[in-house]
Amino acid sequence: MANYWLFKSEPEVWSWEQQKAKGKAGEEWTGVRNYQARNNMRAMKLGDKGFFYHSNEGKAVVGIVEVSKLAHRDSSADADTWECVDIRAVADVPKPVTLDEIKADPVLKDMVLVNNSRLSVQPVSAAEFKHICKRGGVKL
DNA sequence: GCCAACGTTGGC
DNA sequence: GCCAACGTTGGC
Repeated sequence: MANYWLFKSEPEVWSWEQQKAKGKAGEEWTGVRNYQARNNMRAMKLGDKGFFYHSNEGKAVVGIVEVSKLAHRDSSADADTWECVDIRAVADVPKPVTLDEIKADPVLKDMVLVNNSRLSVQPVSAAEFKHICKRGGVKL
């Protein structure tokens, strides 16, 4: 049973454009130094889908990604403690779904993004995933 | 640029 | 093991 996720990134540090440029090979989602976020990545399976969310600048779901490599040691970390998955871009969100819209949508009021905005890798429910894809005009 | 919320650290 | 202090994140 596939699960859904949300990956948060500041576009100034790592943007959706950069992610897309990596193509099918995908890229390590390095830099996570939070246990909850790490545990979420450990729970991911190959092919799990997720949102690519721009924080600070943009504040919107801008892309769809999928897990292309299971959790492994984060090559940017100096301790074995930290792990990350690889993700690859799958599709654009034609009409990015902004944080404002998410907050205003009763269907999405329980999203982790709304209630614990600081968590950088979050679980998303199947219903939430579907709903945001629909609002964003995403065809998978 | 400010500040609230949260997670982590370290002294006791 | 508690909790105050501190650092970081991210929305505004």
